[in-house]
Amino acid sequence: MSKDLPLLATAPVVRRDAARNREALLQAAAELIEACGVDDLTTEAVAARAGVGKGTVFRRFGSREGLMAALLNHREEEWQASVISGPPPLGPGAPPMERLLAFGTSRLRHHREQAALIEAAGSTWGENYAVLGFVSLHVRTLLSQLGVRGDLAYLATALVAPLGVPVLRQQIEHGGMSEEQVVAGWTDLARRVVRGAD
Amino acid sequence: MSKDLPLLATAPVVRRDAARNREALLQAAAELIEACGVDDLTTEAVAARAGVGKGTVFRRFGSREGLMAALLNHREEEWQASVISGPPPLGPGAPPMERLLAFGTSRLRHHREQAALIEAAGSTWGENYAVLGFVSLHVRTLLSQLGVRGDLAYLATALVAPLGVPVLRQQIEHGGMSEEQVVAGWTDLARRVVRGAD
DNA sequence: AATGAAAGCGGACCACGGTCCGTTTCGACC
DNA sequence: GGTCGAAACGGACCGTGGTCCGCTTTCATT
Repeated sequence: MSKDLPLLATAPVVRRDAARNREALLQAAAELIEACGVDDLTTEAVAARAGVGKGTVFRRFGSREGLMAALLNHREEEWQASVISGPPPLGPGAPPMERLLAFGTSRLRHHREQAALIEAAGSTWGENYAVLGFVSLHVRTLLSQLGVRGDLAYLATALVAPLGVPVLRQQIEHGGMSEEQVVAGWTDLARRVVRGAD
Repeated sequence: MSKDLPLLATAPVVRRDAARNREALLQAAAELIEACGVDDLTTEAVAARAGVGKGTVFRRFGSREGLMAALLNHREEEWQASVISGPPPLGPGAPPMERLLAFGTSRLRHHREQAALIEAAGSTWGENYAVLGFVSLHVRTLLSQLGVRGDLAYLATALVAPLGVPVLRQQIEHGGMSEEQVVAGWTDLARRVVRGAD
């Protein structure tokens, strides 16, 4: 047989040692975070625990932030799965408005739980296409189902923005709001947006 | 005369050399940013150009981010002044709704202009009490004047959140929106919030 | 199994943010 | 002007993120 055409169906072909090291690094990072917290995690320690050189960390993840983002991805996928195929009202099956409100609550909790990691991932996470895209597309879809008119792409991002980690921290840790108040506030916000302006 | 009572009217009494160095550092930083951009600015270079030791930078500003925040403060104060006492519709004198929309547009532009510095200031800026407080209080006041009912503190932060630098960058540089679209979107959002849910 | 080349690896090395502490400067009080 | 304590200074020093390049491993091909 002739060789595969180079430009089509390019198999990524990850080398086995590379894959092994990747997993080892992720696990080492998770364990070290468990032990000493995100802030005190050094790339050298991760590399040492995984039994590889420091260069490998950067080859695999690009940066410390990239490593954090990779750790987050796992949790994020679980969350996305519960939106796509989990039980209602977060998952499909409930009326759109209930799904939207469930989304807000769930996303808020998710952000609160992963706050340390999200902050450590910094812009690598914030610019993560897949995540941002999924979240705002989901909201956009729900708004559409609710018959909302206007620039749905904008409204979606505007609804997602107040669920960001820095905003939540400001509100809860600095502004003295309880998590329940924030949930209630966001619910109110969502209702106003859906009700529309005309 | 007896000594001032220690607990009342505590004069900060800034030493003259300290004040001079502070100014020299701010100017040096501004000049260097002009020359080589925010990202390539090193604290050592700033110190050298100001003719002081590196330790002084940290003594005065706490961190590199603190230095950035101090630079921002100047611009921020100008902006706040234009809200407090500038010409309408941003300043006082216009109807509340017009002021609110002018606020959104102006704040968005301000964030876009100062984006590099704001990102470089990082959490030092994000946690800046004075700034966040002023902005959300202003919006809250306008909402109140508009007769909006509900958790005004929450709604204010929710209106401010989509004007954050990362959100704007996502929308404009990644999502293909124009600045005009974003302004239009925010205006729509504000109208929906003000219209209310009941 | 042998071969060869591309991908991966490791750890010395570098740059920069941040700390520390002995020395210098300021300015309040006499 | 002299004295003195507090505040500020400077720059050597350290830790950590990130780079670089010569060596090793993998694996497709034969």
